Amino acid sequence: MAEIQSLAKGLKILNLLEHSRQGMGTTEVANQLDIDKSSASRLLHTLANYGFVEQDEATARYLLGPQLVTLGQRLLNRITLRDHARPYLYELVDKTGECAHLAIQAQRQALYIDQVESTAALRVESEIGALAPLHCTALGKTLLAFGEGRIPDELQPYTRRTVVDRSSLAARLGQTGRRGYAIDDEEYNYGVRCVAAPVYDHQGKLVGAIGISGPSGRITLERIDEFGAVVKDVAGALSARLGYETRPG
Amino acid sequence: MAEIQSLAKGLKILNLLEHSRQGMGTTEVANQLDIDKSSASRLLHTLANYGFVEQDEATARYLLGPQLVTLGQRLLNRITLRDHARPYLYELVDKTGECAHLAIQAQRQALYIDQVESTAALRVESEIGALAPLHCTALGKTLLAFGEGRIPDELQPYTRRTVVDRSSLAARLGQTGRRGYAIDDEEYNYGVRCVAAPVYDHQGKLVGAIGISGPSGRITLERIDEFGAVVKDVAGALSARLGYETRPG
DNA sequence: CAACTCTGTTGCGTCATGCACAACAAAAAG
DNA sequence: CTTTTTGTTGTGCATGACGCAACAGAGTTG
Repeated sequence: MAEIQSLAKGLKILNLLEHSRQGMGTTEVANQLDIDKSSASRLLHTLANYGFVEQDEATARYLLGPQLVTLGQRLLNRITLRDHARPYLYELVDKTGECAHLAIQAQRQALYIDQVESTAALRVESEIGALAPLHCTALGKTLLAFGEGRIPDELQPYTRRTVVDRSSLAARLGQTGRRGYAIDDEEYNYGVRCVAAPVYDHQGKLVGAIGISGPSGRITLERIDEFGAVVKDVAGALSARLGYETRPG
Repeated sequence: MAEIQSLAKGLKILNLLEHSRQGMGTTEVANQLDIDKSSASRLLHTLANYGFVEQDEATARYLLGPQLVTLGQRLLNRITLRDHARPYLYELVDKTGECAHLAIQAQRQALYIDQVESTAALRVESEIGALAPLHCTALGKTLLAFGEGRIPDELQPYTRRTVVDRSSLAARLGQTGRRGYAIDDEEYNYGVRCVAAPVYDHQGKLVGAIGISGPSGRITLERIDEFGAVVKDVAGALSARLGYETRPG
């Protein structure tokens, strides 16, 4: 694949400046990319002409420019969670072999807005557009534990394992928050365990949850932390994709 | 100033894609920039290799890429002013009922770096990351009147009220300086009035401006001084928070 | 199902242009 | 002051980006 090298160099400069807090000078950029000072100078000027880099007035060092904020923000405003989550749902299916789901909070319930089915014969399917209770599903608990919503007033039991005591549930949610992912241990459907983790947007706001569902025979209690780690990782990658940064600053 | 043309073309493509919601194809880009299809193809591939553009899987059209979000967000996170200003923006919304904005100067324009929306049905929303002219917005005029920047060479009119005469503008800026806050009386958008005041850091340097925007029906000329006083107070409180000390006398 | 259109990629010869080297200017360090 | 470092500008040369054209796919149409 033919690459326009001058353009590539300019883009490399931008990537270089990403990790430089106090900016870089012409010579420094040239050394890092192993190009001549003169080239670095001209590339930087071009980038500056279009606002992609900016010179600190005091130090004359180059920093990332406002145009990047403009373009990045423009993109963020356009994306829909669903479109971006899809490849990550596939990733979850690939890594776990179980069905993956994406949900957002709506109407004090969890709204399933996408799913990717696994190829296993025995599998757990949900319907896109379905509403599920917040207090006894992994996706719902994720939305509760990491979001702003309060625990619902009525905690309807679905199985014998459904937690219907508000303080018990609160304790579990606290645990969920510390752990970074939520577990549904046959609390909604017998024989089905689920694991889910939160998805954040660029403002650090909880926008949804993704997770997997599978038969208890495959999602065993021994392996559930393993699945949890995978889900948490993938959810983290999706959040990063949406512009969320783990460490602000 | 010598410009690396291949790089410039790549950056122009990014700017082109900013305003294309559903993406653009290779041929379309080539026509817009008046370059050959083959060049456009190679440039787009280079941009894609570095994540600055991305192909929609369904339509195969090019969109802005996630790298722009990463870089833009990185830049925003570095601006600590933003973190400090947020509660004061809320305070402005509480006290005035209008949307509040924070802007800094970048590239001889005002860069909106944060906003807090009011709950009013009729409200003025800006986009974070948007660039606005200095000469006809309240935030921009604040940056001009209290900062070191000169009046831009070209004063483009946006409405019939936009002040395009340099000496008139200079006179208004002087008035703004004495008053302590800037006013945009439908000079950028019809039906919208804005009020803004300067924010200083611990060294007494102008670091940004905060203000409110609302429909002329609510921000009336009779009440505008009242709003101005509020904005000035809140901006002063924020400056104090940043270590700025009002000099006695 | 071919004929046609429109699109995007690739090969290639040519010429523009980006490159390295150098000289220069200007600031910082000694 | 000299010395060192940094950034910009001039220039010949060779690289590499360009435009043309051919090709390959995907849709569309009769």
